[in-house]
Amino acid sequence: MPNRPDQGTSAADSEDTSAGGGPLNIGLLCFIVQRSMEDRVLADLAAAGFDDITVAQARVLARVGAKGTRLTDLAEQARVTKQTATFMVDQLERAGYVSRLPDPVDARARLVTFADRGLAAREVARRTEVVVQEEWTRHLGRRATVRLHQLLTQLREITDPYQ
Amino acid sequence: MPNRPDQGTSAADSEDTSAGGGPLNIGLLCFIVQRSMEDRVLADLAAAGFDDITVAQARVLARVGAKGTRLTDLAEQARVTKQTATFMVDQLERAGYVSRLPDPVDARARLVTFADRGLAAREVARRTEVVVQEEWTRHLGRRATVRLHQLLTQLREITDPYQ
DNA sequence: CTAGAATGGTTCGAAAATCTGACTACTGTC
DNA sequence: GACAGTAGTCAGATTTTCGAACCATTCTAG
Repeated sequence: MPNRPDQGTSAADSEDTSAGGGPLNIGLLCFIVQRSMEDRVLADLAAAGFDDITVAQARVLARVGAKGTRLTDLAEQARVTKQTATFMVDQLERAGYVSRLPDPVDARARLVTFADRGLAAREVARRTEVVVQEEWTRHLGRRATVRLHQLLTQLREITDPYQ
Repeated sequence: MPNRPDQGTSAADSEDTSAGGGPLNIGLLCFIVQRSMEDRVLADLAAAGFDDITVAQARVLARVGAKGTRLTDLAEQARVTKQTATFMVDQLERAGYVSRLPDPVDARARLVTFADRGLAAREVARRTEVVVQEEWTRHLGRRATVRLHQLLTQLREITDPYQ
């Protein structure tokens, strides 16, 4: 296993300031948590046969709503440009995860919606999310997890430029 | 301003399941928060004259410790391969942000350390981090912010493969 | 109702980021 | 001192991302 973004085999040598032993800032902590969930979901997807699909694609796919989502909205929520989103949706469409349907209320727009393969993948992803959240709940405790979720949601009010 | 990862101008149309109106999972919430901090720091860096330096570079730079950090450690913490980290450090070095010094205790290794420009940038970044955290604290309240930090730190215990 | 501004999306081309594979140099072990 | 493992780099290819330019449709002000 010579490559792959290394999954920390090394012993934690306690550094200091910037990054290291000290308390990390909330942004950095969120990075760690977010990345962990992402990795888990992606790994389970791959294991379930959805082994095409990259992180970048998944980040867009994860934001497709049940009734379909506009490309612009996908771009905003995934924090990429429309061009990037277009490119990702192209790939996802070619791979059978999503379809582009005309938006009934706006002829300029098209709704990105789940195709069969996308629905199947979403199911796997959801299951993993549940499993992981349960692990986290086991570690933190029920009430603490609820509190964490609530605090993050509250923080979202001022950190999410979209909504 | 025709491009740039769009900063949510649109009205939040309440979607449903997957991504949308419903409560987001903790991973996704963390993404939003993390990304917000990152954007703020990067914007302030650019405003302060550190306008070369990309997100990817910053993610590596942010993990350089005061006493220097090995490339492998940088890679693990930033969750990229050693090759990618090498590439980033190359650029950061060329731009004067870091230096590579021989590791006194291991001749194979080299310590990535802050150069003058890197120290200056770090100062700006830190200041922004403080400002942003204060904003967050104003929004959440002192105790809640402390609690959030504590919960995330606790969650890190099981989500951070490195340490 | 229509001209002009704004919005949703795409195409093109280039730059940036990331990965796999293969390799060198040094460490540590037995 | 051979050998397995670790630190880092080089080379090449692929993927991701962005900026600019553009078309079609919608919205808005007169």
